[in-house]
Amino acid sequence: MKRGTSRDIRTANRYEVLRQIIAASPTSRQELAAATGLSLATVATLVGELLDLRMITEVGFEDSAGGRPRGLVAVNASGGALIGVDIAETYVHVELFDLALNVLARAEENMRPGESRPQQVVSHVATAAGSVVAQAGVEAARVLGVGVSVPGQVDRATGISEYAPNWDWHDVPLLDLLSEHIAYPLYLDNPLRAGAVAELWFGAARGHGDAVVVNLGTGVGAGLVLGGGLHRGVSNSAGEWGHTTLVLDGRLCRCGNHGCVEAYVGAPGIMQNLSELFPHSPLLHPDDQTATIDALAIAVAANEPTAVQVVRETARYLGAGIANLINVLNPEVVVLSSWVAARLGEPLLKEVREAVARHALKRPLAANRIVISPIPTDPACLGAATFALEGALQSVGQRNVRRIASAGARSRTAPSG
Amino acid sequence: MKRGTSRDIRTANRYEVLRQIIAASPTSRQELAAATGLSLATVATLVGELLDLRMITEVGFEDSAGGRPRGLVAVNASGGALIGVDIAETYVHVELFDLALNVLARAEENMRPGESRPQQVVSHVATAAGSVVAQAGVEAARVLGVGVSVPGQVDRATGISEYAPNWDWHDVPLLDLLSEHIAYPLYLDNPLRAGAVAELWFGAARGHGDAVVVNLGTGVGAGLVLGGGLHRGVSNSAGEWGHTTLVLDGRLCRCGNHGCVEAYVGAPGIMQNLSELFPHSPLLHPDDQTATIDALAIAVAANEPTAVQVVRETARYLGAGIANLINVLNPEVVVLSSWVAARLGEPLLKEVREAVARHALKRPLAANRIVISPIPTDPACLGAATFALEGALQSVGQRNVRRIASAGARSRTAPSG
DNA sequence: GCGACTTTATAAAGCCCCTTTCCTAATCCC
DNA sequence: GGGATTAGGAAAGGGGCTTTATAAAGTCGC
Repeated sequence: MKRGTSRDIRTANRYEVLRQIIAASPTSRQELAAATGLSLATVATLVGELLDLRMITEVGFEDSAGGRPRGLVAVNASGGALIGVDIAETYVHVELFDLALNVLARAEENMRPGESRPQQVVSHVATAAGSVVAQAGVEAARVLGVGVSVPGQVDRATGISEYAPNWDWHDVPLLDLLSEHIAYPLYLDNPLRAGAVAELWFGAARGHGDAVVVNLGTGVGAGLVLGGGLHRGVSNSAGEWGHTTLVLDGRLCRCGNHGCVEAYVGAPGIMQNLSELFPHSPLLHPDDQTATIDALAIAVAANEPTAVQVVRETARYLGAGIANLINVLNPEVVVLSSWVAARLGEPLLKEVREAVARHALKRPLAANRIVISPIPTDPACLGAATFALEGALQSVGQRNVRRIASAGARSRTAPSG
Repeated sequence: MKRGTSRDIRTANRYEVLRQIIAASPTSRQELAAATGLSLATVATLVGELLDLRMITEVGFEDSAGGRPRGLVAVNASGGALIGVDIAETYVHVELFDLALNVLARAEENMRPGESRPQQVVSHVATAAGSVVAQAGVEAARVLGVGVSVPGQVDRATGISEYAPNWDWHDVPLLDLLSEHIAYPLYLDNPLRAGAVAELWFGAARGHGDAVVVNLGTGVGAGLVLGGGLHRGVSNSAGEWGHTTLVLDGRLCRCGNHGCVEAYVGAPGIMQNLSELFPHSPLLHPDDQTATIDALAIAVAANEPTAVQVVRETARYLGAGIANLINVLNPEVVVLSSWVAARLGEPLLKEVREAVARHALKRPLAANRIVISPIPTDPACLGAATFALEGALQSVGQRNVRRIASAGARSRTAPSG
């Protein structure tokens, strides 16, 4: 059991203030204090720290109601860059963000089915990372860090990919391999947690103490935000909701079990729902999940009856599974994220809400909202980049970066210079 | 989103130290520091506070390896009393504990099926509470508080029973009603959370950051310990695992849904498992859950084949349900608690472990242990009393109870005396 | 146009934590 | 009886956050 120290409070407050600034840039210290519940003085020192780090800048003044004008601060977008890497079964996405978390450059590497050796994956990542830095034309020194999201079970402390189901990796020292090609600080975790952190900082989970980010892609899982922070579990593998049993002795799942949620609501599961209901449907593109989901999305948006039925059938399972999460965890918000959720969008959401209402208990249901993720880009990339941002902020607390009057940003070193 | 303050750290440390003292009484400051990871100085001040509160006492010395002997402290059992109340569908249990959480007195009131009005329940509680105080012969002033566990959804802040399924209560101001009869400080919550707190302080969850306390009684639920503390959820109704779907479109549950965990592994569910497998079994006592479970427990202990089969069938459902919790939450330990678990004991545990192993993912499974609760008495009473204990400790931090040299315990008031 | 009132921002002081360090107390061993 | 050793307490130090005081920068009114 880890013990909390007063520094953790500072770190949490620093996160909170920066989050708020990114969300509502430009903003004043007053507004920040009101939004965070901190005192003006604390906000002022935190803002001072962030100014020293050149993560934010003063951008002018705002009239007050008959007094000294409020100084405004905003994210210093060009003050640094963050790289987010989303390693998936068939591709590697890399995005380079500025500090406002806008995408400045993007690169994608496709992996052929045979390519499963760690070295191959690492080299794709290195290539793409090099590419985005070059595209955006940022100096290497400005890159604050690289976050990497890799599927499966990850030990973020040691940087080891303990188990990656797609490629049958076991205890691959991924961070070490990556660090041979990439000189920036590296942060490793998995897509569930990346998605959760992305929603926590920039998405629908902002300001909520308890939230669940449901990831609907090829694989299925849930990122858990509990008590205002990410819940990792004792071996950093919490959130494997995709492999919880929903239909005992039900459909075979790729994990080897029967009746898992993923077997019904992951992209392959949805394809199976479709093919069981309408084996000859023109929507069905065997061997192409993306095409099938796309076709389904277009058809359901056009209110095509068979598509509606498939979405409804999917929502029947998904709703029951989400109701399980609501009953157990009692979260304030459930966010549907990842590409399947993004494409099926509102029609899916509507059916899911109805299905959840049939299964969840009244009180937890009443306290909960279900939404589609408002994040437009790849949430795993954004979340991975956010890990890098958190890492950059973390290091502030290490040494005493005290503001010495007008010493500016170099106060980190001895005040001799 | 609530914000943490440095006082919370102090409170958590105070809990931790007292927990440790209760668990390993008598003990030395050295041992406490080692066990809690706190510095000797901090332990010394916390021990000082607890001594001032008369919750612990100095009980002698212990030889050290050739130096000054270690001072020993132990719980001052007679320094106060705590009352735990477990309100259930058919009875009210009240136990009076000393500060070492030994039961000093016990009272039980049975409620007839028709008795469901809040006033009736309250009067049973008041009677029983009066009885235990009289039995134990403790002075009223020594009673530090009364914890009350009531089924259903509870708002512990306002003391309102928002919803109690058995009696169809809606928003009953239970705490107000109780306070008309009971003068001690009152603390209200539900049995799931009471059970979890009991395990966290005195049972199998001690020292674990993430644990799940599975409650197997007539009703079924889970108390969640996450990040070292109780997880309540946004509307204080987390843990309703009994009403998560395990068999979509399965057996009808009393909540109105189909295929809930509770419908298979609660006492009535187990009876149904039995009657479906062996409709004419002599183990079956229709209309008497307790007798049936007792008979089943005796038979399975004697290795009676039909009983074994019923337990195995039950464990098939229970194991899948627990595996769901393990996959989602990745806890260090799962504790099986409440009377059904206590009676079926080891045979159930063995079958459950096998069933869980079939469903849970390798990594979270490997990090997890499943045990039967080591708490011998009614865990809801103990947990409720623990809420009262926490309440008594909480109030320490309110005013500055500074130790002024030899001012003793009265330093709470102005030092004029 | 200048003083008074407002509002914002920073500095200082105070309080709450925990830890480290130093010193005293109490034994054991030689 | 004098070290060596271990325990316990007091003081100092380093973080944090908040409240209070002060300086800075406008607006408003006479």
